[in-house]
Amino acid sequence: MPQRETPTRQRILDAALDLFGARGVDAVSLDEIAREVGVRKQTVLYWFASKDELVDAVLETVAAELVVVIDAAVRSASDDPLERIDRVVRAVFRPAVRRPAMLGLVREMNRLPGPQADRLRLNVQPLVERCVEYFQLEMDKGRLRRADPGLIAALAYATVTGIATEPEALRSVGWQPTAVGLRHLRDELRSFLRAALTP
Amino acid sequence: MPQRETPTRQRILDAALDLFGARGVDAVSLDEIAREVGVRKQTVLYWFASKDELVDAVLETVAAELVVVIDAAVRSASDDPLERIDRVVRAVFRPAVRRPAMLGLVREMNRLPGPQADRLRLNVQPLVERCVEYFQLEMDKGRLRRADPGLIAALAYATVTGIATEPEALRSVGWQPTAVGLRHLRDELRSFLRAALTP
DNA sequence: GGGTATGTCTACCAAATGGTAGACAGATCC
DNA sequence: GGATCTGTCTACCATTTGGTAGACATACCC
Repeated sequence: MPQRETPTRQRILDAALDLFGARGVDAVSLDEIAREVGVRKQTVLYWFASKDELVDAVLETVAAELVVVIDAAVRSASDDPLERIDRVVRAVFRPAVRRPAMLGLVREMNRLPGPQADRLRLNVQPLVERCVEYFQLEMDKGRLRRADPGLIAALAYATVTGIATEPEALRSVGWQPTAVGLRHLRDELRSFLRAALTP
Repeated sequence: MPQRETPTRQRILDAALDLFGARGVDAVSLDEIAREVGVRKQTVLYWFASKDELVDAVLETVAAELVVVIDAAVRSASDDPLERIDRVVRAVFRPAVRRPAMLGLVREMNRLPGPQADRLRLNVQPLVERCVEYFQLEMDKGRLRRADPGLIAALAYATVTGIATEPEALRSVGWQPTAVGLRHLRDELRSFLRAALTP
């Protein structure tokens, strides 16, 4: 068969990412992914030995992108700790805004059993640890309100992923998952964090 | 057959709640639920006409319990607005602390398509609206820091659903999704809110 | 041009799953 | 005591799904 513009493997990965994110790994069959790509199921199984392997590959992609984007923000130099926190928050939102399915996949990663859940954890862990160390450092310097830095990180993480993964649920409060709505919420989170962490 | 101590229907509902919460609605079969209860699949289908109906019944239970508990806290009389917020936060966490599967079910409610997702939204919406009105009132009185009350509610909501959605991910910071872990996180959230909302 | 590798397809399959039909035992009503 | 109702069971079915075997065509290597 003639090679189409995008290699088949990549197109399968793309379609799987969107479908898995939208409706969950369990609810999407290989047949459906194949149909989306315009190919037969067996072709999917040619590129990925099993569904598990395809799922793994998709989650790997997601974890990698998240880590790259957030890592860049964490490393960004700024003297003001609140400014740095703000940048990380922005970074966390970015992949989700660009590709809505990302949200669903993060949720899936936490729902799936065993090694697939570990994937995100193992990738994100070093980042979170670095954040915690940084919080501790700034608290010691008296530039952030003293608190349990691990719990602060957990809270911030939960808040951001909550916004990211449940944008529909937030409609309850009249919030709209648009770019403008996202900016408002992000800014509110910023001043919230500012009020909460200012010594 | 002799009636056992707990009516079969209730025992099915119980087992389904725990299993659905732990591993997701799609990944749990009727056979597995039946096995857990010590009964045949057909008995499950006798009490619930279809799997969908069982899922609905479970989600209904969850939504109802959440609403009852939170509603009681929202209505609770206390003059200090921060104290009232405290109580609501405790109330939101209570079902999850008592029954860890609740977290997973909140996640499922946001993941499932159509009417099943709406169930949570429709039940929770009036509560959130009441909270928003209350925030506005207290801000007008100058007893809470002035902010967009809708966004504050959205933030708090996102935080809680984030915890619900990502309890495993929070292990990254050494946090455990146990009753003790939930209590710690809840207390941190309370002092967080206190710092952020004190005028 | 012949042989090999690559990529996609058709044709199946075994297992699991949601669901149906109907038998059967015990309790209840008359 | 017989009829009926209730709750559970055995037996079965249709469909879906992940996965295998192997044909076939095109591209590439020599």
